[in-house]
Amino acid sequence: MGDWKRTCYCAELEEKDVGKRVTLMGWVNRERDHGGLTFIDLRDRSGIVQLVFGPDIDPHAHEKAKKVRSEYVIAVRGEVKRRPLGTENPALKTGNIEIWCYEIKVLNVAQTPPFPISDDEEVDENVRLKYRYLDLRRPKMQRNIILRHKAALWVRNFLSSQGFLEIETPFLTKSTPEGARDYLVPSRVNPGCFYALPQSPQLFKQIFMISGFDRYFQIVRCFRDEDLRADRQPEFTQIDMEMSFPTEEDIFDISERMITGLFKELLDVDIDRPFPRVSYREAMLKYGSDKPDTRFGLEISDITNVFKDTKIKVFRDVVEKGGSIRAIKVPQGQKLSRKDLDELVEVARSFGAKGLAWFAFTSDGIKSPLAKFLSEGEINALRELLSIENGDILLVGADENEEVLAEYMGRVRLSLPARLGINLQGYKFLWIVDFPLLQWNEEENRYEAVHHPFTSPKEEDIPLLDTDPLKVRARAYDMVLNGIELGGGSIRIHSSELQSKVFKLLNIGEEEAKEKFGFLLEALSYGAPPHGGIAFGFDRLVMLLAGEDSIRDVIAFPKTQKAVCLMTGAPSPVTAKQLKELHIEVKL
RNA sequence: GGGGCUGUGGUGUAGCACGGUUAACACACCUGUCUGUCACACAGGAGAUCGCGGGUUCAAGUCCCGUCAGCCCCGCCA
Repeated sequence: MGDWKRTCYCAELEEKDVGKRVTLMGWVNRERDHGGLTFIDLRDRSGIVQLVFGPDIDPHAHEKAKKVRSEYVIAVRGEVKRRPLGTENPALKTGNIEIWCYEIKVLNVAQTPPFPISDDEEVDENVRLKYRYLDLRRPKMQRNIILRHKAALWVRNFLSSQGFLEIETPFLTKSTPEGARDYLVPSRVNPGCFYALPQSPQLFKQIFMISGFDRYFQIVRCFRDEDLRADRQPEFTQIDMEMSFPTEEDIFDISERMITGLFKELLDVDIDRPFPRVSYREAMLKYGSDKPDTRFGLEISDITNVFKDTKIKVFRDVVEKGGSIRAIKVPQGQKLSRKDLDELVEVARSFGAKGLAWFAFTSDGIKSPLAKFLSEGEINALRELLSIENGDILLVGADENEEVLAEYMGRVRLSLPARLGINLQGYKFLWIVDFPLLQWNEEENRYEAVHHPFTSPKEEDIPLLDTDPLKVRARAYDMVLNGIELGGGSIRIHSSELQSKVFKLLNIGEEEAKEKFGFLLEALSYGAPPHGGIAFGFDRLVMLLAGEDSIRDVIAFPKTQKAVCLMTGAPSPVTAKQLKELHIEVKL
């Protein structure tokens, strides 16, 4: 660069800078050579500004500019000029000005990139990820990554202003039972022993509370060796928080202020608070999901009572076995074609339904394969219960298994907006509360924690731990946005006796508990304050802020579905020497 | 572990259901002309054996089997 020094970013320049002499550095976004006059769009992270070269400005610089190609890195010296009348470009932030360049230096040449550096064309993700450094030059990715930075910065400032301290926790830590599969790291100095990368800093943050730091947070990487999805990859970032002496309300309050503040700051969107709260039970009934998308209605209703004495055999069987019948009323159901209805049945089937009935209410009566079995009384009862009008279609599921029924009705519900042409927009937040503490794991024949083993039961439900553990409700909560789980947390157990009891219920034996969590149990016995917290999926949060459908678009170097980094080629085999040092033998 | 979609010059696609000369189009790229363009324009040019392997056939981008990769989903994700 010699003694050249950049004076500003390209898109910072505006009309008031006209007359200034500037030195700019950046990438050639595009070159337009008109023979007697050459234009270059110079790009840096701020945006684009037009450079002008010509024989009347500087013939030598003009000759050099003609030889420049896309993505060359150049430096120019020139004067900011008002564009001649009629040649302004309103599509550019800097469209009223241009730089008349009298000097140009090529700082580096570039191969022709494998895909255009622009947002115009959808490039195969394969190629994008292999050349991620070029992909990240695209304006959209620059915006997303900068947005991510701003979000992290805002969160840090906010939480710090609320008295939270950011404290780091180890990445090389202890493998714990329960939860996701761990990523393991072999220990060279302790042959045969392994660290685990943290699935979350859960235990450390609880220990910070015991240590008296009162309020902790961390924007921290977490690792879970499970299969990937559009909103899930094996290493991801959490906004992890914990506080001492909180009630649920304190956690809701701080979380809502953080999230709404973030949306205001970054998107200038106002979100009402407090967020609605829905119990897990109600969510499963009305939406068939513990992370409901409430941007549209089409709620699920229980209509079991209508069919107490029905002639429809499949319904009667279900009712007799103590099961339920539930329905989604689709107003203006004629938008659903026969093909749609067939596909909805398939959706239900793929999630465990034996079938899905439908009743079309029309002015000529009921249209349905089951129409002739429906009694007048049942029809009237349905009309009244669900305020049905002619034109509505009722989608009806019946199952003796409540969970299966909820699940497939929820899946059917989620597939409806696309079929009905309902446009999903806006930001619908809610809290899901009153989760059960435990669920039964059929395969392992034991209870397991719905949230995690450190979650406190509701005080009034503690006696149920001995009599009916599945009825125990947890002091746990999830924040949901548009059908995506944004974050979750709980008030923790702070008594070592209660913690031991829960471990026992989870079939974690005394020995194992001591070996795996002994330090926690011991710590809890040294004056642990009541404490609780929450953690937010930062990648998902930024994804939603950016309006993207995949967290890969807000992570600089994401992994593919096979957990591979296409740019570096990780993971890859290592040398025999490395393995030997780690006392590891590989068998394939 | 399972289901689905995709794979054709550098990029994005067409062609494939119905097998048949030199695989088409746009953009990008290269050369040239051009003093107000900004998706510059115009003229010319180079570039793909169709993800990979096998099979059927006189003949395969097209049909069949397998395989690899990417994506979406189920399982899994305290």
